[in-house]
Amino acid sequence: MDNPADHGDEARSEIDRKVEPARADTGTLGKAIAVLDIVASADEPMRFTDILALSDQPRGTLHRQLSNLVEEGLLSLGRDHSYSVGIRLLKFAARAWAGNQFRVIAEPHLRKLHDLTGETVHLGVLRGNEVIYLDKVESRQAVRMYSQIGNASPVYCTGVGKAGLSALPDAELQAVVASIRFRRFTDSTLVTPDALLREIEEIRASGNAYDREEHEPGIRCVAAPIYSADRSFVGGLSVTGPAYRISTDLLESWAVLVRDAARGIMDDMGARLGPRT
Amino acid sequence: MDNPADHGDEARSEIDRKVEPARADTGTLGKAIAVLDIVASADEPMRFTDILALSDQPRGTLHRQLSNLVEEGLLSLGRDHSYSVGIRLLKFAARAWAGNQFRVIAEPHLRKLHDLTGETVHLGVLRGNEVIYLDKVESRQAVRMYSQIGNASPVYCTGVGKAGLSALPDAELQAVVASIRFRRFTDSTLVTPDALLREIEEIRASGNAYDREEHEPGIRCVAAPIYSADRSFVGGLSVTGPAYRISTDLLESWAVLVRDAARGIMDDMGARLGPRT
DNA sequence: AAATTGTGTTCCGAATATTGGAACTTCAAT
DNA sequence: ATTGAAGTTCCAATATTCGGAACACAATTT
Repeated sequence: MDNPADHGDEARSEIDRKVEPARADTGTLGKAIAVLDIVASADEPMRFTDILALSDQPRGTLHRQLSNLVEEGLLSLGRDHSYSVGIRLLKFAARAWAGNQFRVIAEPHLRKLHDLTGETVHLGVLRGNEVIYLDKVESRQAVRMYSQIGNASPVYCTGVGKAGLSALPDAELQAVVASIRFRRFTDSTLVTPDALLREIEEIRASGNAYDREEHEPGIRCVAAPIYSADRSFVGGLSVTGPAYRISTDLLESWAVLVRDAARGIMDDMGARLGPRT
Repeated sequence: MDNPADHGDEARSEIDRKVEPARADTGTLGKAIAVLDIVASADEPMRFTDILALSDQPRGTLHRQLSNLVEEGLLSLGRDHSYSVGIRLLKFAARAWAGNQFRVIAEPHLRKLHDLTGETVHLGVLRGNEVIYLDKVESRQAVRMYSQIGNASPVYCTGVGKAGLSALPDAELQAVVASIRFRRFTDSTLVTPDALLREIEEIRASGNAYDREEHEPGIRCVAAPIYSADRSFVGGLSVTGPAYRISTDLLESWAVLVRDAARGIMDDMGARLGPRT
């Protein structure tokens, strides 16, 4: 989303000396959020020293940042001095979710796609080199509600992620791919930039991305990209299911349905956003 | 959660000149989050001038704060210059939810209570004069997933809210009640501090709070308080249902079930947290 | 029991980011 | 074209953050 080649004014010629690529200057706030992100990215509560090791701030500074975050309810401090993400963020997120126009517009299309396939449908957007899931429609709802929503997964081994990548302008695509730290989740995971870029080409040609058990063994999906006219916004949707139930042929037969849904969402977004031009 | 009479050191005798009660000093971060909160509390996207009117910051300052929030992904800026809450918060919230020990511990008890009553069960915590819902178990899950979770509702007209209030130490209770701006939602809504405090007394005596169509017409609930040993943490759980299906008698017959569930959760929390002393 | 190490917290001058008024730019409407 | 409203940028004054070092406190070792 951070288009590095933006703001092409001529009035600023010498400012861009710092070639340091995607480092936005958000001052004090940015540093605080970076700390928050460290805590949020951990799988379990972290203690002060753990955070100190990951953050490159001096002790005193980090301590004040953490105190402020706790005071604001963005973090919570357990009696054993462990920090975890605060529930105040739930309030913010509930608003973000309910008010998200993209999600609202997409919802009926997700339902329809679910009705047609009977399998789980996901909606997600790109954020850096992660995909964040915005919504999910599945049959056996009973289990866990939040589950996938809000989850951040890697771009390079998820259907939605690869679909999103395929919709990026080349410059951005290169930047994102360069920022990935590949990790092998299964035997099929793509673990090199080249393999990923080659697959992006295929996706651009066919209009569909596949996840062939690349993230979780036994889980397959078909996805298609969704984007705004100027590509300032990029995401995707997918149909996911267990390999034992979904043959490769069946998966491919759904490809056109997923593309149609993506097209429908983009049309609706255009109708909603277009007139405002 | 902000205990005003904390940190009773003797080393600080003259610092507390500012009697300005519950104003924490979280510096730049606090101001930024206040802006975020303004946007999050609105029902629809706000434009710059709208925010300017609610924030007491000068134009230039507010503009930078908004820009930083957007840059960090906490807000998103539409092409029509409207600000809305950013999806990056979803990632944080997903972690906050999944990692919240209280919620994890409470979950089986919520399910059991749902099985016993067949109606919707809510779990929430107090934050200031709002209650934030952490979890929900309901029968017809098919509708909307996020729905209530993360929602912030007033303390004074919800079962969980009043239950929580009843568990607060008197000093805090007074402070919270004083901060409430009462609003009439239905004919039954309590709209004065006195009426509320009187009801808190009853709740303390009986161990149960009721919402008798005080927030939404046609919706009733029974709740019970949950708190940590030192009351540093206060919340509640409730069983909610439509008035046409739930007679007052039926509601009262569930009171003991709700209390039992609350007791069970507190026991489990003690077992989990106690040994760590 | 005394010493030691590991963790977390507080303090304060120096460095830096924020502030806020005013000037500047768009864009829409008259 | 002209006006007005809305949004954006600029820069010196100021308040905040920074970060090293000293301080508490607890757990562990000698």
